[in-house]
Parts: sequence; C-alpha cells; structure tokens
Amino acid sequence: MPTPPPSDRSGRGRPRNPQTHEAILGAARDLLRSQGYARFSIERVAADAGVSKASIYRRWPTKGALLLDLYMAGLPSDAIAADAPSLRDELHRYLLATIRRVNDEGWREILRSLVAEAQYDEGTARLMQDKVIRPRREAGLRLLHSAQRRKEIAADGDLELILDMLFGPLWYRLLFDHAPIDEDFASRLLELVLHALKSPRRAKG
Amino acid sequence: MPTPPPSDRSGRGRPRNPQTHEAILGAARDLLRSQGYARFSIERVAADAGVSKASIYRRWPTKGALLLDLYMAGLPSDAIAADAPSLRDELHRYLLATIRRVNDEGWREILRSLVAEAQYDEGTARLMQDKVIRPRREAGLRLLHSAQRRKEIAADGDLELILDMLFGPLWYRLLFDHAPIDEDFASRLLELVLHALKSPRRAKG
Amino acid sequence: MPTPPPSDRSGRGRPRNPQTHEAILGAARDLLRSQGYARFSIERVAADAGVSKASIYRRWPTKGALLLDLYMAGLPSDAIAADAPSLRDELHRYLLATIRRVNDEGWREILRSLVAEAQYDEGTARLMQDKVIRPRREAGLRLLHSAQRRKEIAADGDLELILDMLFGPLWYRLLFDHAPIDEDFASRLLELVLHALKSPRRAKG
Amino acid sequence: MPTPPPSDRSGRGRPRNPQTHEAILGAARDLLRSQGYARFSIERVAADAGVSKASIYRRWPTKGALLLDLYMAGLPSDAIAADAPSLRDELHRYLLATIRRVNDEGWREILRSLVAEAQYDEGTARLMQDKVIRPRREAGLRLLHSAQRRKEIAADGDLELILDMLFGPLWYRLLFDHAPIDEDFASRLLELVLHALKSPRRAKG
DNA sequence: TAATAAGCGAGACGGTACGTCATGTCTTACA
DNA sequence: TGTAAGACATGACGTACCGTCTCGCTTATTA
Repeated sequence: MPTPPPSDRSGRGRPRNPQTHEAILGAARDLLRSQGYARFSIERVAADAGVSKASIYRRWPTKGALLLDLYMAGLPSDAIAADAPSLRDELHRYLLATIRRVNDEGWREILRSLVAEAQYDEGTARLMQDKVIRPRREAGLRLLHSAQRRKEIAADGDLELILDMLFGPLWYRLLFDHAPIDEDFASRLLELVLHALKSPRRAKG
Repeated sequence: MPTPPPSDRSGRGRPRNPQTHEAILGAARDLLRSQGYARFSIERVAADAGVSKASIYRRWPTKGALLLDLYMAGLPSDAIAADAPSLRDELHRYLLATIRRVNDEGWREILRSLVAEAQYDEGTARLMQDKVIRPRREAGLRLLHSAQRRKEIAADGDLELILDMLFGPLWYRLLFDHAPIDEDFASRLLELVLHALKSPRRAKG
Repeated sequence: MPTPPPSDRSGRGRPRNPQTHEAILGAARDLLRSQGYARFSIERVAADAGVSKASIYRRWPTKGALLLDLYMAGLPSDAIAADAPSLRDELHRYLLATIRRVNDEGWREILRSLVAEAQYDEGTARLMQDKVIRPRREAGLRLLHSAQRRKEIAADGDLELILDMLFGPLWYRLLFDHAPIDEDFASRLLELVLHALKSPRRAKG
Repeated sequence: MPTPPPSDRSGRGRPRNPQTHEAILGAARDLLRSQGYARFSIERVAADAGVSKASIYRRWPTKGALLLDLYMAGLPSDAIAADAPSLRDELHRYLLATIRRVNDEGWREILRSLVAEAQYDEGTARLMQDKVIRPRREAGLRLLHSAQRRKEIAADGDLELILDMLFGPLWYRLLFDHAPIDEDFASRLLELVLHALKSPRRAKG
C-alpha cells in the first residue's frame, strides 16, 4: 500500500477520483520512461494524463513528492527482511531483486530523478531521506543485528559503515553508469560485504 | 590553471576580457555557495557577474560545463598518486584531503550540482564521466596496480569493485547526508578497503 | 506619435523589433474587436501576434497599459483645438469626430475595456485619468477660456460643470447603450451646452 | 424587499436557508468595501460567508447578478417620485440622496463593479439596463412629464437628452473620479438642468 | 410514515489566465 | 571581427478563479 490518497477531513466533499490519481502516476511514469527527467514537467504530466495541473498540485506539493510516489508505487515487498534465517541468502535475494529493478529503464530514471530533485529541493531531500534512504538502512541494520544475535557474524562490526559499503556502490554505479549493475557485481559485492564483517573493528578515532 | 580561456581562432577580433572569465567563475561560485543549486541559473550568474548571458555561453556550452570548470578550478593536485610508496599512506592522505574539501559548503554544492545536472543533461553526464569519475578511478587503479607489483596486495583482487567500495560510500554520504564524512569515517573506510583486498576473489558468474 | 517604444539605457543591446510592437497592437486590436473584452487576455494576444508573453510584458506592465496604447494609437489629431475661431464650430467638429469613432465597434470596445480595467486596476485608473480624461478636459477648458476672452461666452460660467455636461452624456451612452450616439444627439447636446453657457452662475454653496 | 429568494418549483424539497442568503450578501458587501472589485471573487465570497460556491450559484447565475442584488438591497425608496409637486424640489432631493449614497465607499464600489462587470458580461449589461438605468430614467421621465402637465416646464423639451444631462455627469464623476460629487456639484447641476429645460428645442436632424 | 426533492458545505475537477523566470538564440552597437 | 547588452520565442513555474460536479448529509412536502 504505497500512498493512500490522503484526504484531510474524513468523508467531506467530493471524493477524489482514483482514476485521476492513477492517470497522473501512469502518465508520469510513461513520460519519465520515454523522455527522461529532462523533459519531465508537471505541465506535461497534466497534459498527458488529461488532468488539470491543479489536480496534480492538490495531491503532490512538489515534483519531488510525485516522483517519490512513483518510487513507492513501484516498490514491491522485496525490502530487506530483518528476520530472514540467513544473512547471506537474504542479502543475495535483496541484491538480485534490486539489480532487476535497477536495470529497468523506467525505474532507473525514477531513482536518478529523485536524486537530482533532492539536490535542489530541500523538501524532496527530506522525503528521500525518510522514505528511501533511512528505511533501507534500518531494515539492513535489523537484519545485521539479528545475524549478530545468531552469531552468524561478529558482535562488534561497524554496521553503519557496512551499510554504506552495501548501498554506496549501488548508487555510485547507478548515477554515474561507469559499470553495469549485474549479477556478477551483486555476487562480488556480497562477498566483499560479508568478508568485511569479519574485519576486526578498529578503535575509534 | 585548469581551464585556460580558450579562444578558437587565435588573434582575430576583439580579445576576450580575462576579467570577464574570472567574474563569471567568481559569481558562479558565490551564487552556488550562498544560494545553492536551486537558485543557480545562467541568468543569475550573468547578472551577478555584470556580464551578458552570451558571454557565458560563448565560453561554456552548458550549465554543466561551467559547473565542471568550477570543479576543475578548485581541484588542487591532491589526486591519488600512482607512484606513492605506500598504498595505505597514499589512500589515507587522499581520503583526508577529500574529506576536507567535501566539508566545505561551496565545494559540496559544486559536486551535488554536477550530479544533479548530469542526471538530465547527457553532455554533462559525459563530461562528468570523463573529468571526474574516470580520472579518479584510473589514478586509483594505477595505485593499486603498483601496490600489486610491490606485492603489497594480492595480484588477483577485484580492483574495480574495490574502487566502487572506496568512492561509492563517499558519494553516498555526500548526496544523501545521512551521516558525516569525517576522519573517523575515512579511517574505517580505509581499513575496510584494505581488508577487502585480502578477500579471496570469487570465480566469476 | 502615440507611444514611443521606451528603452531605458540608450543604444545598448539588441533594439526592440518594431514589427513585434506592431504585431502586438494589431493582434490586441483584432482580438478586442472580434471577441470583446471578455475574451481579451495577454495570453491570447501573445498567441495571436505570434509573440512571447514576455515581449508584451517588456513593453506594457499591465493589460490596462496595453489597452491605453491601443487608444493612443487610434487617436488622430482631432482633439479639441484651443485656438479655434468659433466655439460652436469647434465643439461641433469635435463631437462629430467623436461620434464617428465611437460608432466603430473596435474603438467602442477599447473605451469600454479601459473603463472596466480602470475599475480594478489602480494603475490603469491613474493612466486613464492622465491620458484620457484630463487631456480632453484641459483642451476643452482652454477652448472655453479663449471663447471667454473673445467674449463669445460669459466670463463667469461654471466651466468645469460645462465639461461634465459635455463629456458625461457621451460616456453614459457609450457605457450603457441605452440610446444611440449619433449626429442628432451631437447637435442637441451641443445646443444644450451652449445654452447652459448662458445660464447665470449661481452663488457657491 | 428587493430580491425574494426565488425557488422555481413551489414547496418541494428543503427550503433555502435565509441566513445563507444574508451571509452571502453580507460577505460580498464587506469584501467589496474592504478590498474593492479587484479582489472580489465568488471564491472569496463563499469562503468569507462560510458557504459553498454552489450555494451562491444556486441563487445568482453570475457575479453581475450578485452585484446587482447588492445594489438592490442597498436601494432605499429614494427613487425619483413621479408625482412630486415640485420638479426642482424633487430633483434636489433626489440628487442629495444620490450624493450621500455615492460618497459611501461601499456603495461606490458596488456601482463601479457593476459597470466593470457589465462591460464583459452581456447578461450583466442587460440586467444593469433593466434594473438600474431604465428605471431611473423612466421615473425621471414621468416626473418631467408631470411637470409638463403642470406647465412647470415647456411641453417641447428634449427630455431624453435632459436625462442624459442629469445622470451622465454623475456617472462620469463616479467612474473617473476627476472631481468630487458633493452638494455644490448637485446644486449647480440642478440649475443647469432646469435652465436647459428652457432651451428652445431644435428641429431634429 | 415513508418516499421524494431540494438545500447545504466540502471539495474535486478540467479549464484558462495570470505574471515570473530560465533557456538558448539572435541582432545590433561598440571596441 | 569579436564582445556585450538585451530582445526574442519557447515553455514551465505555481497560483487563483471559473463554473460544474459529486458526496453525504439535513430538512421539508407530499403520497
């Protein structure tokens, strides 16, 4: 359930047309996929969806918020599961799912757009933080903690850094496109992450 | 002197005013630092520099090219040195220099802006690739190779992935700001990278 | 010379295209004539003239200012001449000219639009005062004064009121359309005005 | 009782709430007085009255109709009385009453708004004609006729023009604000009108 | 006493226009 | 002949109203 059309006061007034909602998201998604972020504008989305601009602004205050809902709507339930029995298997599953999604041009464009938008809209940056970055990290952290409890990994690992090491390279390749994000990359990255979990933790400072 | 004011045909016509060049770069830098990428526009830069827009377009074909020159102008010679005697020392030195720069608000804004711009301008993406991403990776690669030759590290490491692991987390923290990029982060990241170099390389696929 | 295209700083930069100027005025005039004030918008004028909105706003700050230039451009030199030899003849000539113009649908629409616009834009109200109302009254006043000097009329007439009596009924019929503004009306109005000039001036208060 | 809330089909359905009616008129009046015609919108009136837009449109088909009701509601019984014993006294009374009303900012704004609205809404123009312009003229005409019957004035005066001369200057000063509408103006205008009634009627054409 | 018919506030909806801003190109005068 | 100012077409921005339309109620009248 990604984004329930949020009406402030309960059943007052004419209810929002869910088709309008879908038409906007659909048009936005198509536009992004076909033309890229450069040609993505509220104006075009409204025209393509056969909807007034006001109907978009009524639902999403900024372009970033709309992009984020595109992201949320496309998110299946393949987030990292904290209670998975095996750390390796769960991370592997997660990486494969991520790779599949990230190699879809539409999805890739959504992520790139969100990053771009977050660089100049403070609100989008916050949203991105709250809805994309932090949730993934928290799920990852829970998974690592449960692996620690199971003694699958050492208790003293630098987990925050491990997460940077897991997600950082993904974003890095996604944004700069210097190398493919494929299964081979996933496997090697996984091994490195797991190996890193065996690294002795250095004293702080 | 990263970018010499390039005049196409040599001594023909009115010579470019080097002050104009500097005024533009200066105004761009100030604007970026004070207002951020959101308020950064060729229009504003021209106005602030007291220069016509055409004078900017004559020198830089796109906003991204201008941003990139801002980046180049600010780049001292602290790139990774391929011939450094110690891998650890050289990487440490590089990371500390990077951290210092990246914590300057102006510089940070330049990098964020470049990333944003690269997401919708194909040309900027290429420039970014050629002038920022690849050079750093190549220098890193040369350093790693020389360390291999010195047997400081194993000969069969997955060096590309090592570089993702070195640069990825830096960009990740820079763009999403979920955690500081400080000396502690640098040290820990360095240890992880060095530790990873000891990881046995998995068979491909 | 109704409205010289005003450029602030002298000959710097690309000069304004006089054809653009004319295209805007032409499109505005046509639109007003064909669709009336109700459908008159800067948006439409720009589209019809094949010109950008900015090019209109560069020249005229408000819709009212544009309308006023339409008025000015259409104004021939048939204003009241202060030095005419005969009051009756000059007023008659002026009234006939006015009638002719006012019975042109385009011109009528310009005047109605100006009145409407002046009711909600303070600036247009002032412009209208300065460029339409006052000049006509001042010319009328000068004519009446010169008639007084010639002893064509009494020296103690209530000239301001005479002017209200001359112009008031014209606007009244123009705006509310309850009766035609034709030559008969002009002649009768003229007689009444001239007759009124013979009225003994009442003591004030 | 100027405008009885008109329900089409007799007593079917829930009767209209008279408080809603009053709230709308009140809010409209206040808004007009405080912000002027420029900021007068159905949207604002509805919001200020705490009423839905539909409730306004149910009662008044256009903005002009609402404005006209504001006018009607404010109209006391000081219209010109056809059967007054003295033309001069009745006109004087009428002018003084008019002056008083017209110098009230709220009332002035209603009249200006009606004029503006009538310039682009055909329906409002007709309403204005039927409810404002013609009634006043007809009452004036009846008064003049009865004065003729009493031989107070000549039988062959150009009465239509006399009415233009009476009302025209009032609207003219009201709309363009070039001079005050005060008691002095009223007295002088009255004298001129009465004087004009003694003017020999010119042959037509 | 139930059905029916309107009234009502809230608010969604497709439109249209507003006035501003930025883009990248162009035209002219000036050096 | 190149530089510089600024006009230009294009097109997006976010806001405000327009008049219409649901929606879930409430309030009368009529059957």
